[in-house]
This record gives sequence, structure tokens and C-alpha cells, in this order.
Amino acid sequence: MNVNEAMNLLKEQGYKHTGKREDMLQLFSDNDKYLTARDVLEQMKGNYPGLSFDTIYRNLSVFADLGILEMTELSGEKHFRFTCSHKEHHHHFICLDCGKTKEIETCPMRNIEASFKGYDISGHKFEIYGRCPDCVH
Amino acid sequence: MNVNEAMNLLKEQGYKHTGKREDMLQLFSDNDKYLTARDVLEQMKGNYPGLSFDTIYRNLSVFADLGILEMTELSGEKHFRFTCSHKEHHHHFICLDCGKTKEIETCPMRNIEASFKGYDISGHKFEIYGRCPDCVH
DNA sequence: GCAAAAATAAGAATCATTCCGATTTACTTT
DNA sequence: AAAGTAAATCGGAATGATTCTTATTTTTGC
Repeated sequence: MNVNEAMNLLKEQGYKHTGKREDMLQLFSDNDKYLTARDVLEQMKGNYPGLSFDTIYRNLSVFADLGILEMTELSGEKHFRFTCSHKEHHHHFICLDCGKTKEIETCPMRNIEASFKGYDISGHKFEIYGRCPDCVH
Repeated sequence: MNVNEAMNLLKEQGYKHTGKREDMLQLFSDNDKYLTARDVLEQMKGNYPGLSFDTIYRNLSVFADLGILEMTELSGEKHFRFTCSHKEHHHHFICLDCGKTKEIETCPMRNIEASFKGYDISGHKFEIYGRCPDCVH
């Protein structure tokens, strides 16, 4: 999924095309990392001086509901990143310094679902935390 | 680790023995599930009418720092549970209705660390979410 | 029992997030 | 292109979890 595909998906679902939405998506597309609502506001308030948190949060929520963004909670804040589309379902290492991510090839859910008979599995999370090579120095 | 071992660890580390701490640990020991600060307060305010959130949060933080409790963030709240000691390091399924957990035998970190040369790995999380058999009905 | 240090209570403060009412904007229909 | 409608946005207030502050109380070593 790229920005255009995401905007088309929004239109299909009855959401309107706004510059703020497109710029938000472009911001996530340009960054291979998790961003908070505050990060987004910081990056965008240059172009949109009156941009409100409500707009950011509402759109982040819409994007996440449609699967355009992935969300994870980290140190008390929601963090979002563009959903990777070029590959199968996978997970991420997350740098706690800069937020950049690295893909983990394997998903541990394989072969595990069988041991949850009678359970209703709605999701799972596998994340590795630490510092990336750039931030270790 | 049980309540007594946890209290001894606290003493070793220079923390004082208080009834509130012991009761908090007993509460976690009696519950095989994740609890929030509010849950703890609800359960304890019968015996300690004036119990304050500050005390709960401070002690939860101490317990987590010493490895007595495990913490995870779920729907915007911190949740804590007694660290399992009877077994090797492992992970949990978490019921989103009642909070009860089920052990996952396998840890996906095995064999993965090798692919993170140059990274400083500080932790990882593997959790499966859904509803347990009791809550499915 | 006494003194020092830690723990606690009560409430204020903070921070992320959500809600609300009023206004503006995007899109559809003339 | 103008008008109408519903969605989107703004600005600020409200909420909810968590942390901080100050004064008081409790634990513990002596």
C-alpha cells in the first residue's frame, strides 16, 4: 500500500479527500518508523498552523481502522506506522531511541493456534525492543 | 517466587515491610491475571479505606523494577501480574474480557537474536489476545 | 523509646486522548 | 457555477490514567 492506494481506499469507504489526510499519509510513507500524534502535529504544523489534535487523532484512528496504519502502545503513548505491504504479515524490532524499525521475518503464531482450542483469538503482538546500530554509538 | 520470597527481596533491597505491600503481593499471587492500578485499589480499599493511588502506583513500580511483577500496556492502561517463577521464561495469552492468562510454551526469541548483530536488544514482547473459553459463551 | 529514612495520604498537576459546539470544507445535485 | 448536505476541522473544555508535592505517619536500626 502506498499513499495513493490509501487515499483511494479512503474514498471507497466514503471518506473525503483532504490535504491534511494526504499529508499525514505521506509523512508516514516517508518514515520507516513509529510516530506519535504529537510527532505528526510537530511535522505538519508548519504547513497547517491551526491543525488541531482532534484532527490528528481522528484521522489516525480512521487509518488504523482501515488497516492503513499499524498501532502499538509504547511507554504510555500510541505509536503508528505505515503498514508494510510488500511482504507477508510480519513483525518489527523497534528502536527505543529513534523509533526506526527492522523487520522480523518469522511470525511466532504459526503452529501455535492449534493449542488454543476453545479460545477466540483476535490478535497478537510480537515486538523486539532495543537500540538500532545507529543509536548504539 | 511467592509472596514471602518477594517480601524478602524487598527487604534485601532496602525497602520496608508494610502491610499494604504484602497485601498487594498477596492479591497478585491469588490472581492468575493482569490487574490495573484501579483493580488493586478496588480490591484493597475494604481493608485500607484511605488507600491512595499514589501508594498503589509507587509500589507497582517498585515491584515491576525488581521483577516481582510483569507489566504490559493494554488499551491505554498499565496492567500487572505476578511473574511466573515455576517455569522457564515464557509468554501469555491474555483474555481481553476477564484478564485471565494462559501460558505459551514457546518463546519466539530463540534463534532470532543472531539476526540482530550490531543491535542492543533490551527486551521483547509476545502476547496473544482474545477471549478465553469461559468468556466465549 | 528515639531518630532517621522511607512510606503514605490527599489533593494538585501533568499528559495523552476524547468530546463538544460552532465553523469550514468537500462533494453532490441542480 | 451556485446551493445543499454531510463530513471534516478547530479551539477549547473534559476525561482518565499517572505522577508530583507537601505534610504526616510508619518502619526500622540503635
